[in-house]
Amino acid sequence: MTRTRPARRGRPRGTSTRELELIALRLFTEQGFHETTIEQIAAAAGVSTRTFFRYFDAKASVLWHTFDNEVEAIRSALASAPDDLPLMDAVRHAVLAANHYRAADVPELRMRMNLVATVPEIAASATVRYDAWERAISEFVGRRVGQPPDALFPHAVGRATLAACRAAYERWAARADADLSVYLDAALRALAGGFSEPLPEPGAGAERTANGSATGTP
Amino acid sequence: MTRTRPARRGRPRGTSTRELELIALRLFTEQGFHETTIEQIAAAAGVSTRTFFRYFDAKASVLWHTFDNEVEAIRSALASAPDDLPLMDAVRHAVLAANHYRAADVPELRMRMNLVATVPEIAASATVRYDAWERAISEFVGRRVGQPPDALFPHAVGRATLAACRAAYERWAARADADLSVYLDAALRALAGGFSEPLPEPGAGAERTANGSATGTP
DNA sequence: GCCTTTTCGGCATGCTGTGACAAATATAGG
DNA sequence: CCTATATTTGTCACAGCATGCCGAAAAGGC
Repeated sequence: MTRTRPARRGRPRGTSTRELELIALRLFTEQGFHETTIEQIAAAAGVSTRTFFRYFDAKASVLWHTFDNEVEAIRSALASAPDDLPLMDAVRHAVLAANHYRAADVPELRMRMNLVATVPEIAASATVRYDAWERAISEFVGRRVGQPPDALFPHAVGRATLAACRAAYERWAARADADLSVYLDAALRALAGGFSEPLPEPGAGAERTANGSATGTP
Repeated sequence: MTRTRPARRGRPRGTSTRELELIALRLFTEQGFHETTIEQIAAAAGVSTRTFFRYFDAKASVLWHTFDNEVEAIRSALASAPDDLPLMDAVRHAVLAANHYRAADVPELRMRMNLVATVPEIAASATVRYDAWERAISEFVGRRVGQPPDALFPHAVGRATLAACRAAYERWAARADADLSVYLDAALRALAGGFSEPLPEPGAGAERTANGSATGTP
């Protein structure tokens, strides 16, 4: 972290990953992903296209800047899970703890999710990030059951957990009539129950939370 | 299907999707995905690069020609599932029924899986195909529980089922010491059990099947 | 003022993917 | 045989993405 040292040595940066991220998010939403060129994003930030690729390795990568934080949050939540807590309960608690968003961040989160759900190329770019997410789960499960993280059981748990969460994310993004936490909790409980009994759709009888803010359970 | 009418009207095709698929699979394996240009694939098939894009819409799409068949197989297997069969049992049976490969096809299947597991760009291109696979499950689950396919529960089941199968695919491709069916069955049973009890790694005590052929349960 | 460090811009380049249009090659029919 | 029609192919042009290379710009340290 060089955050605490604003007095560096050389030429100062012309922009930041965050600024490029916001500009790209706005342009993608306004005029579409394919219709937005990197030249436009760079020009809006006041830099050249060559500089854009010094901040991100690909066009779609500009949207995944925030995602890594969530993976780290899950990792640390799992590391401090008590040993007597059942496996899938620990996973569910960790995921929920890592998905507490402040209400002010929700609109941006929704814009990002809409793009992921809408543009196939962006959805494709997600696979690499998802691997890291799944691996955080798999490594925890591997430690618990005494198997390598890439053995069948830990691997399957990691993949399936993310799968359930993605279903919750997308359903929440499409409806936005309840907290994100409610959807995540429901999907993960259904998963832990082996999908043996059908789940009633959340938000049907629940109280409506304004604009789908996801500030966690009250 | 114009398969039964070899006497069409205009200029005959210079190649076929199948031929391009095999050439691409060989070149990708021999010299890598990024190191192989579309010009090379097209030249090996005796056509121009422009023609390649008349057969496939993208470079990575050339590997997913076979995949659609599996989706259709799952669909039909689910359509004929008896109503009294428990939900996840029906899903598991359908997936297993759709994954009976002839021993002669296994090497090609393994080459493809290795590429998917190795090259990020190919893995990314899978997302669109996976959506169709998941949807086949979600629509069946939706019919069963009386919800739309994109409701939370059917959606989560579809996603999670594919996730478990992908873990089984990859673990099988990495080890190849047992039938693919064994891995799929184990992963899907663990999923249906809510991952409540850790699964012993398949193939450890099982008899070895020659070259990991996947001809189904004997 | 000069040196070092860091970032930026410009240029050239290769590959992917698409649109437009003419040429090639088959059948159908007079 | 010759013409009309249908279908596929090849060529060309072009935009965009992504990368390597190199010199220039802009800061601090001495």
